[in-house]
Amino acid sequence: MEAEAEKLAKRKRIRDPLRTQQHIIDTAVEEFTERGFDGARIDAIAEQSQTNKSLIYKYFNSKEELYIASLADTYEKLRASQHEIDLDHPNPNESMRKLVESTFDVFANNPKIVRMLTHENVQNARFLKQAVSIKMLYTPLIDKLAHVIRKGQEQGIFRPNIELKNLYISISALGYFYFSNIHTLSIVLDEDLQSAKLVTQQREQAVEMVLSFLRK
Amino acid sequence: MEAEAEKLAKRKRIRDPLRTQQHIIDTAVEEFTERGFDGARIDAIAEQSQTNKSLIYKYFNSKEELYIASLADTYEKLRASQHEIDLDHPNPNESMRKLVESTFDVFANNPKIVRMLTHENVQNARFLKQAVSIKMLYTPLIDKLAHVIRKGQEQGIFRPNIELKNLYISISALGYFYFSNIHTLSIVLDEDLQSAKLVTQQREQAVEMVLSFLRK
Amino acid sequence: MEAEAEKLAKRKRIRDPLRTQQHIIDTAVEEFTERGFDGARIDAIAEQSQTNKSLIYKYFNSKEELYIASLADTYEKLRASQHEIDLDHPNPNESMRKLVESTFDVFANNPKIVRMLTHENVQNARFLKQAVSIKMLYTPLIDKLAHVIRKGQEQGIFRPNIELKNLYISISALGYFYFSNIHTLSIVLDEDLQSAKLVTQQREQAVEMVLSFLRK
Amino acid sequence: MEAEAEKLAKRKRIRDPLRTQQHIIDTAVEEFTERGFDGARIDAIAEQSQTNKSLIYKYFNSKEELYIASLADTYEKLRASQHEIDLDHPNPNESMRKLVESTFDVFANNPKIVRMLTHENVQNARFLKQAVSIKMLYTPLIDKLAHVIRKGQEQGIFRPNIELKNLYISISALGYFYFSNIHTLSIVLDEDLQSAKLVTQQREQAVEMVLSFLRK
DNA sequence: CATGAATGAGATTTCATTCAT
DNA sequence: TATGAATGAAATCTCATTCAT
Repeated sequence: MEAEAEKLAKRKRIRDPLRTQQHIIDTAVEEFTERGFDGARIDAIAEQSQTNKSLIYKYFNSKEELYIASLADTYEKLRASQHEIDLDHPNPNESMRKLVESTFDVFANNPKIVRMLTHENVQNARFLKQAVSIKMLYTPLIDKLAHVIRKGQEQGIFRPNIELKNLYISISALGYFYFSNIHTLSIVLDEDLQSAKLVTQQREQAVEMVLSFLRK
Repeated sequence: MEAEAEKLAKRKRIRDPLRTQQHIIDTAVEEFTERGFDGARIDAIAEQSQTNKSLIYKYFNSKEELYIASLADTYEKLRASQHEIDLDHPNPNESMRKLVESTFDVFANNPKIVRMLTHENVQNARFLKQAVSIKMLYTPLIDKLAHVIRKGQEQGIFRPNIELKNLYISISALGYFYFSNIHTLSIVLDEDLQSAKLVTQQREQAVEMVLSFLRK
Repeated sequence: MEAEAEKLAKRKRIRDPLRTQQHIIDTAVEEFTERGFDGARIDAIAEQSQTNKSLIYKYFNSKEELYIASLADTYEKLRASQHEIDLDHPNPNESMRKLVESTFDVFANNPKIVRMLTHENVQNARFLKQAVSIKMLYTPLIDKLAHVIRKGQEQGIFRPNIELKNLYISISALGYFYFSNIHTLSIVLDEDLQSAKLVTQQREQAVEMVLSFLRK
Repeated sequence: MEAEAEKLAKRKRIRDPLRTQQHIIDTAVEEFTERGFDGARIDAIAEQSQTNKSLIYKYFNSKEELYIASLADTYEKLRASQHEIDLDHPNPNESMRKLVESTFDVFANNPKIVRMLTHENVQNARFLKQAVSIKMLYTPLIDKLAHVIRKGQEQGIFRPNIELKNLYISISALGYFYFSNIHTLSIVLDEDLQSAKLVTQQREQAVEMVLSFLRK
């Protein structure tokens, strides 16, 4: 029965090259996030995507290009989730709270994005550098951040002299690090950081840190 | 001339197994931090350490064990550098500033530690889990943090209800993330994050964030 | 010309995986019988089978599994040749003669079987123990032997109290040993045991020994 | 305490090169019989003989020469044990019984000899051929056999036309094969051939086979 | 378009042998 | 004489990539 259904799923994909390609990318993202570029196996991707190696090479030419495609896909998802963040609140404090929370949540809800970025960093962004189109990298979040900051300063409730880029980094750090380093931290702190309680505490702490820092 | 000098260097190491082993580990740390477990090459380690593969296997049995030895070595260095942090100041604010700065500096000055930890995390700490002795993992920093917090609360200048572990994570995050993600951030923000100016700004911001958060 | 022919031979095998696998096994049997498990070289098997190491590993996973496949193949051949032994003669003496001769001939005509079994024994049957399916080990010969003995005893021409398994061993011994130890014996006895004359003498002696032993 | 004793044993050997050499050979025989030439490890021999590899190479030059020395040692033991066989009985039947039993017992009691010979055979006696001095190979047993046969024929109780060398082979076969193939036979016959009962039965059967064959 | 077989370069690991003290 | 460190060649095994149908 299962096999039947699987076959059908496959049948559907057949003769739909774009669908097949996306399916390969999805599987590749899985493999690359889990094992990194060097650890990933084309064999595994072929098997798990229920296609075959030849097809992968037909569509993507090399492991490297497949990786880049996977990376681009991941980045696009990150950008998309940042786009969704909606900050239309008259109170800059509230907007900022929302912004920090949303940023935190992006990382909380998309472990694959976190891992993929981490892999990139650990390789000195060698693929990102060469390949992903620059517009793909533009992050809408920083504009939103700038907007909120300005509003807060205009209303006199945020301090002056705020380094935008540094603030952006710090806000990201408070969320990203928690999830990127969750495994070693869990061991070192002898505590399960996946627990809802700790995640919530971290999220709230991040918000309070940022807000108290901004307060005039 | 070069060759002569090199030979001498080798001669010196010869027949001093402990030195040789440490030298292999040092080289291995280099290779593993640079390329990760899967990307690292035993061949490269042999060549760069001026030994040979057989010797490496004699001392470490497998690539995995060599990795674990390198990881342990790195952790030890992290612990040692955290040990050195000295916080004897009557003013908890000053102590805390020092603590945040020191933490930041550890990551700023030891890119290898950052990379090694990142590699571990991206592999779900699979080596850390199985191998590094538990006492090696104990981090003295958290005790120091607890001490300063308590003092600040006793003096009535720090807020109550501080989650120690979360605070520890946030302090680490503000330093670690900057350096672990320096490559992607530099591209995305179109700014060289290695520049002294930005590093200093980030450091100061981290301090202010923590202090403003703690302030009653 | 040669090269041309070789290419053709290869062409024929190409894209016929079962044929390829069997060809690899045949070559492996050759190598393993000639040099034993430890002495055999995967490289040699690849070259002589006109395939390559990767393919061998794809099909057999490890040297050990390839060895086991070779062993199983050999055992199957032994069983098959014992199956062919046909004993339908009214006179048990004649049947027994035929049985001893056939057993002798199996070893005389299949040096590879002898060597493969010898290798197994010298390794304490470590591979046989773990791997070859039990039905593969069942030897039809012993049933045939039991049948002839019973008939001989019923006709009153064979002695009672015959230990079946021991007799089976002795009959095997008289043939197997001659061929398994032919090299050292030839040196020690300073005589070429491969010569037809000596082989025939040994064969006849084996028959007479068994028959005289059985005679009432 | 143990360690103490061991050290003493070693101390004793020190400065007694011949003793050390013999000790190495004993250990080597152990290793070579257990694993064959290719399977044996110089490392293992060094460790188990409580010497070191350099010393082994000093005394024996190469793995091959060490193997040959081990082989010679084994052959010498075989010859010695055959020398001890004492056949001074007026009744040739009794002498022959004794001879068969003794031959059987040599193999029963010296598994190492059996294995070493087997290894040699499986390698086409490559070492025996080139190396062991010819006088070492002379086997006194065949002379004794000739002597008994002649006596039996003179007394008219043994048949004429006995092929001496073939008989020698058959007598050896009935003992050797049982032990050389004990592992595969035990599996195939589903019976523990090491058991005293089966060994005794085999021994007696061998005697009866030979005697009934010789009987006029 | 799709598939599974086949390949070669290169990775990890092993081991007999030599060197230095 | 004795020892343990060091070495290089070669073995097993892996994997991205290409070929044939």
